[in-house]
Amino acid sequence: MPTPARTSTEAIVDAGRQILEDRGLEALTMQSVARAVGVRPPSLYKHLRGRDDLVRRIATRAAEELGAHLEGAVQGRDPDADLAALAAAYRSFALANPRAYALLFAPGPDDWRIDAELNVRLSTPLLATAERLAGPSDALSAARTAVAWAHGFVSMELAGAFRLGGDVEAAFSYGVRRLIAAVDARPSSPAGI
Amino acid sequence: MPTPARTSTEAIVDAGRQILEDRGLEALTMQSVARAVGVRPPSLYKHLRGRDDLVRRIATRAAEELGAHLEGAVQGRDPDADLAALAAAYRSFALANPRAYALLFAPGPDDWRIDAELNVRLSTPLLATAERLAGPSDALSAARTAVAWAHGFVSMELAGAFRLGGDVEAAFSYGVRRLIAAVDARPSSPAGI
DNA sequence: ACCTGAACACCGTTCAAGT
DNA sequence: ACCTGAACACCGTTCAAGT
Repeated sequence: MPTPARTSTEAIVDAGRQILEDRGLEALTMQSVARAVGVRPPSLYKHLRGRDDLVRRIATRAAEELGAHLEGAVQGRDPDADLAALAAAYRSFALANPRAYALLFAPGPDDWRIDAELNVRLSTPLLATAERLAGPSDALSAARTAVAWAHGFVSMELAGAFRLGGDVEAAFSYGVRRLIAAVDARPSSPAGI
Repeated sequence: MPTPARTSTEAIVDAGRQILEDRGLEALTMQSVARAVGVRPPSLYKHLRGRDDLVRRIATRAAEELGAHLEGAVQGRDPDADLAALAAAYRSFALANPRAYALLFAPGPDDWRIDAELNVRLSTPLLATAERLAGPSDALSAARTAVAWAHGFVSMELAGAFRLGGDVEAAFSYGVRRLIAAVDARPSSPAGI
């Protein structure tokens, strides 16, 4: 006789993400998640393929949120202002969701990787802005330069890797400014005069 | 009665690093390492505090090698050539030692982090080059911009995160060129003329 | 002084049995 | 159709006992 589900994939992923952010990836066990949603560990396998599947779903949800966050940041006027806004939005998301963010580029099992379609969505706002700033032929390289810098900066910041003192905030705004100038190839830009 | 050691910390770290690079962090277990050096798992605790300690020692050794690699890359003539050489050396080390490299900025337990002194040594070649290129007041921010970009680029490359096609090699050399121009503040540089 | 088997507390996962 | 206890194969780690 059918019995109603006592939990759901949605609730499981929510609980898992909370545990991840609160206590770290090590603490994200099938036991801790099961306890959080009020079932026994074996029941989780009716909703997920296993722990790797859970981690991938958490990463996917975080990537979707980051995508929406980035889409909300572009205004569509000055591409240099848009690139600065994208960088700030990127960093603010990472600082607000450090452990879920770390999952996005984690060198984990392939099962953790977000799918190609979502990757495209994640790239689109930056790629469009980079094209307006650097021109069509350099758009992809410019976007890669920008995202590499942004990801490197926030992942080092989150890892506590800026350990020589100084002002990390200042280094971020310095980086944004220099990066924008570096990829700006518009005829009207200072470098072109 | 004392019995001679059948293995050594050195041999254990060597074996651990090999396993890490060959089969990944998951496969780096006390059992696999013990088997590789020819003892039983409990014996490892006479040489290490535990698995976290082993991982930290592997990361430390990799960081020392990376430091030497970077020190060997600077020529001390043109700072722009030095920065390009540092970027290339950084990337070549990461591509040759992907899993050990990933450990360096991994968001793992604090026990994994390399010590402050080694961090200074790791930073020195870049910081000196950045100072010659960007001037004393911007040296730290310029160095952070450069290392953020380099780390972000190689970690995304290693994670397989550049998935939109195009030429990753071209994106790297584009990034190096633009980054150098961006932080170059020398009076004789084009931007200053 | 180092190595070992046995033991402990934990993991992820499977599966037959319950409702 | 979902949930559960019991079981299995693994893990890191501890410790008394061996040499």
